[in-house]
Amino acid sequence: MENKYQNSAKVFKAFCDENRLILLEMLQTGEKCACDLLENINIGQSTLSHHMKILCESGIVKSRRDGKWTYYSFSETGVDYAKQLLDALTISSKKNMNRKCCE
Amino acid sequence: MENKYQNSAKVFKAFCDENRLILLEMLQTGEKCACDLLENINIGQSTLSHHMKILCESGIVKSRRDGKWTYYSFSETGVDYAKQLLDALTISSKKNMNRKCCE
DNA sequence: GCAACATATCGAATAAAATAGATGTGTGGT
DNA sequence: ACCACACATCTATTTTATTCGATATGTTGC
Repeated sequence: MENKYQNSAKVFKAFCDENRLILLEMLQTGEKCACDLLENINIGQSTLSHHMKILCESGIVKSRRDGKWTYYSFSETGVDYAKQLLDALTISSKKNMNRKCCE
Repeated sequence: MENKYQNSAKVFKAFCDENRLILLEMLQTGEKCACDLLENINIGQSTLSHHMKILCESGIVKSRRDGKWTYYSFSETGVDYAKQLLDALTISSKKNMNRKCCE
C-alpha cells in the first residue's frame, strides 16, 4: 500500500511538468479529446497518452470514452482535493516559533 | 529566462517528493533548523541541504541564518502564491463543453 | 470480417532528479 | 590563529521520469 506522502506527491506530480501544465491550460476551456490536445502541443502521441495517464492518476483530470474518442476534463472533486491537500500541507501553527535550535 | 510553465512547475516541485513532504510537515509546528530536521528524517546531510534548496527555490520555504544555524520556515507569501497558482491552473470555464471532437 | 482510425501500452534511449561521500565555506569559541 | 561545528557545494552514482517508435487494443464503417 501507498503511504500518505506518496499519495500526496502523486497529486502534485500533475503540476510539476511543463507539458502537463500546457495540457491543463488547454482543459480550462472545457473538455477536449486526445486528438485536439495533440494538435496543440509539440509532443508525440504516446507521450501525450503517458501524460494524460499521470494527470488522471493524480485525480485532477478525468477521462470519458465516447466511441473512438477519449475526452479529458478537470475532475472537480480531484481539484478540490488537491486544494484541500495544499491547505493541509502548508498550515503552520505558530507554537514553537523562535525556539533555539537543538534544545 | 524561464517561462511561466517552468516557473509554475518549480513551485509544485516542492510537493512532489516524499521526503520534501515529510520536511514540510515538520515545518508545520514552526521554524526548524537543519539539524532538527536532519534528526527526524532518514536522509544524509547533503541530501537534506539539497531538498531545502529546492523548497526555498519554490518559494514555499524561507531560510534565515542565525550564527551557525540556518532556520527554515514556511514563507506565507510563497504559500499564498502557490494557492493562487493552483486556483489559476484549475479554473475551468464551462464554454465549449459537450462539443464534438475534432470539429 | 476487414480496413481505418484513436488511443493505450511496451521497450528502449535519453534526460533529470535523488542520494551519498568528500570537500568547501562561514561562524563561534578558545 | 586555530579548531570544531553547521551547513552548502561538488562529484559521482543510482533511481526515476520523459520521450519516441513500434505494436497492441478497441471502435466505427463498410
